[in-house]
Amino acid sequence: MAPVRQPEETRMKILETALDLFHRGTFKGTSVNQIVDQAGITKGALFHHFKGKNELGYAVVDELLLGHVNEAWVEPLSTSVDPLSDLMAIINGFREEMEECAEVVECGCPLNNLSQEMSALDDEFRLRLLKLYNIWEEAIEKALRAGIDAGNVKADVDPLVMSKTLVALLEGCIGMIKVNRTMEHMMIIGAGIRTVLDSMKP
Amino acid sequence: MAPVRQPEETRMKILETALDLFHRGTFKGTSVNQIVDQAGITKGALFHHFKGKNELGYAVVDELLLGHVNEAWVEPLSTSVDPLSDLMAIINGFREEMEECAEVVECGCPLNNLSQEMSALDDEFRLRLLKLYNIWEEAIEKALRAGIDAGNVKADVDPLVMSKTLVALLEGCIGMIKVNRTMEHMMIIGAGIRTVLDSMKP
DNA sequence: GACTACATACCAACTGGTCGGTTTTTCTTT
DNA sequence: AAAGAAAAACCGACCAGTTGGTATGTAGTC
Repeated sequence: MAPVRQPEETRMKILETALDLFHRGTFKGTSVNQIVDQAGITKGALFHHFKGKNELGYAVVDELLLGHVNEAWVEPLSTSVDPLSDLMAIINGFREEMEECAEVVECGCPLNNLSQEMSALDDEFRLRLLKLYNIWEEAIEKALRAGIDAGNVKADVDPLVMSKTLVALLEGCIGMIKVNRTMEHMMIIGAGIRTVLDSMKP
Repeated sequence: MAPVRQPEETRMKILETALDLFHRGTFKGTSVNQIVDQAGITKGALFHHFKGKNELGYAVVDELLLGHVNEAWVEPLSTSVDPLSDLMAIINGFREEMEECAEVVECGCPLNNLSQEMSALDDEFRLRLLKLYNIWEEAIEKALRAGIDAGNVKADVDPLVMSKTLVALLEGCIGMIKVNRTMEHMMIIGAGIRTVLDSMKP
């Protein structure tokens, strides 16, 4: 028989609920009461697992968002030698996800949302979020280098510059889609990303 | 002798204070008490000039932010026939501004901040902000068309696609600078923007 | 018996917003 | 031009509801 109390599952449920609410709304705009209600637990449980609301936010970044970055970008690119095609494939995957589920369209990228909201207000948040961006950028940078070596990317492309530029472009695009909320706009933005990637082809 | 009461100036002071606080922090994270204190007025005055906090936010968008977009982008580009150079000049102007004043570096773009925070939560905000983005994009689109006609931009560039892509890229870059907060990162991002603009040269 | 994992009642501080009152400005009437 | 009425501009105490967080108690686990 399973034990009545499963602290690890409780903790994970709190984290996931928090991410969901931070994603749909904002960190500051989400109350701990909301998190507690939606997670079906109590305030005692939340403050037992996390020192405070900020610490909960840090854990969401360090654990959940890091996992998403690794899953969506680092792993798929880790063995890439044709990064321009592989990046486009990942982006097309997101587009298909968006076509099915309105949440990503309406709520944008949780990493970007948290960054834009919190980096000016809390340095602990900023540095943790920056770490994730560096991991994301380095995955692209490494793939671009491999692409150059394999002759699939123009030799004069600067992998450091373009990895950071591509991340900025992607976050910007997701943000614009969030404001526009139309399929048409998504297709236009997709064409723009493709144009930028194509400009790096040999 | 000047009259004791100057309702238009009071109203403008409220708007400017609100924008400053929304820019440094967030809309939801800024209380009307803060606005009232910093503006040196009272709650009565604020709620006399604006129906509520949301209406104040709408007015900030419709009046102040629209002015900034026109001043920084629409007017400088209105007569451009060499948009790639003129865009780079505007962006370099921002960079110089950033080197002097840390506020833009740390707080990002007020239009982007408000958009990312509020578009998922309030459709009135979203549509007003979207209007500003359309004005910004159309200014770039028109300049790109003029650039193609003048032979300063490659003929196969799609002005609609690239205007939206450039706006997304710029907002993404400002967002990344906000998270990084280093001069070094700013230079790298600047090089990336230049690369994208250069790829449109004939 | 000790410790972890919760539950619940509670708290001071703050939230956006209201309301009655006062002062200043403007409009109307003579 | 003077007087009076109406409206606009502003003040500040007050409100109900919510905020993040705590203190105390209790039940399950090792």
